[in-house]
Amino acid sequence: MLVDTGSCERILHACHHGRSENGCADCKVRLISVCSVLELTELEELEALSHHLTLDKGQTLFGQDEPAGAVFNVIEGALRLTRLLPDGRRQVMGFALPGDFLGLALQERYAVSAEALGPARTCRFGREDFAAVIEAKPHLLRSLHERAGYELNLAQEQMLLLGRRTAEEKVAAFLLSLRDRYARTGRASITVELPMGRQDMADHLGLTIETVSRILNRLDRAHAVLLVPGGVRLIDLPRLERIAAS
Amino acid sequence: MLVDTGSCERILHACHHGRSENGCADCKVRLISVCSVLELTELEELEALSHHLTLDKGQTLFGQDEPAGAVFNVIEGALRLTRLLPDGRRQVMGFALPGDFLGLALQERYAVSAEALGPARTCRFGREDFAAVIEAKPHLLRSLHERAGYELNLAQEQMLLLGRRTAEEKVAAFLLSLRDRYARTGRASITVELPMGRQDMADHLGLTIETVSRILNRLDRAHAVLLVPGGVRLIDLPRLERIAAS
DNA sequence: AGCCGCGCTTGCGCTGGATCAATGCACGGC
DNA sequence: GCCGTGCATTGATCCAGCGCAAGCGCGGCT
Repeated sequence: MLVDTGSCERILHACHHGRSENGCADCKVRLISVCSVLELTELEELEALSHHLTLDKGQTLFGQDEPAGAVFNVIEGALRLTRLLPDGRRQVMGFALPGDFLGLALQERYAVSAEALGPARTCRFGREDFAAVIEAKPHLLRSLHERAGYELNLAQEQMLLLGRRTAEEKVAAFLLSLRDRYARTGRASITVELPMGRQDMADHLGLTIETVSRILNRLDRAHAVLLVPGGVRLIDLPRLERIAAS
Repeated sequence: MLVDTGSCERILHACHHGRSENGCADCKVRLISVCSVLELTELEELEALSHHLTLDKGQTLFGQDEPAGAVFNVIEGALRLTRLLPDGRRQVMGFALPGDFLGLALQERYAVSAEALGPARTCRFGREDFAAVIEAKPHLLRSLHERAGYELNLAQEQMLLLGRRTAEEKVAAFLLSLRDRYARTGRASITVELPMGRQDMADHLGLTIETVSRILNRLDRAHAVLLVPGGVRLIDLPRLERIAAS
């Protein structure tokens, strides 16, 4: 990435870290990311430690069991978080969307692999750097811990889904939960984008690709949803909610 | 609870909080609980805020969605952590053993119900009190967050199990993971105590009680395990590990 | 001792979702 | 325009685990 050596420190920073915009202060996901708990001065401090990282579809951000060299804020796009069984069976633990924080457990090694579902942008912090910032700012740790609690909650919801729901309930619950997450990040809509493929959904819900496909099409034929390219339109929300039985 | 008003503050504390022993300093689970990160002075501080709580078999410590009025250290016994679907289907999210901390997400409401599997003892801290202590002691929050990361890891392992493992793999993996947890708390042994019933295991593994029973007995007949009253003896560890395919 | 109740086991037929296989469809490269 | 490639759909068959129901064993109670 070419850098023009300007005199303004702000611009220098931006260039040095490969940013094209003005930095954290007008970051798209600032208010929905962990950074929302930081003051402007703290934000600049953190900005000095950060790099932007762009991923193409299918690229992996980090792999399961790799030493956790960095943590990330997702700015744009969506990532798939997976674990593998030695024989190749795969479980998609979840999908990371803009505003999500990756590596919040701050552990030695990554517990999952993270792969971009499409073009994506993240904000990267070196592990050591970030650990130091946390040491100095208890409220940031507090915020991370809150997020961890939220993640734990999602994980438990998912366990209930995987262990005790039928295929149809799983799919309905998944569509609704995805809608809720989009709503949280501002994009509330009856039309839910599905950046992941059928196989990813299947591996997330503990089903096969065929079952996911059949059920989506069955819901479509029953006019509960409308399948559209790259997403689903949730036509009959009450019915979906009844099916999901949440 | 009756209190005899002694003159010694230490004894007063002990009585006031219903303790029979000398307090946190020689607590059985001190070194394996969150308290292990505290200095002796901090320990006394925390002790002043704590109550011991004894539970009988089947008693519930707290219920799902109740306002989270307190957090707990498990001292002795085992608890079952469950979530319910409106129609009564149940998922056992996990089992709490001595040294475990309940309520570590510090959220407004409990995400699960906690019920004693047998006689149990816990150490209770009021939510407000505990929040205040955390505010003053970042390293305690740090420790909680580490635990949350560990829990998240367990939850993901469980998702993989629920979504992608066969019944036999589930049971084998469960027995091994239980053995590992006991080993962590000192009680390493080839004989694994099973304080929970078959239905609890089934609801933890996403199976029916019949399937759990059948598989345990099949493993017994195959001399991979030996069923004993109240537990299992793991005879052929390598085989179990091969089955669990972890 | 005898009865009861509860948790566990076991047999048997059934079914939801897996598996296997074929086909359809959109998009990019040449 | 044509082919290749990667996903998604659809049909046909299979089987792991479920659901039901009967039987068993043990501890507690009278």
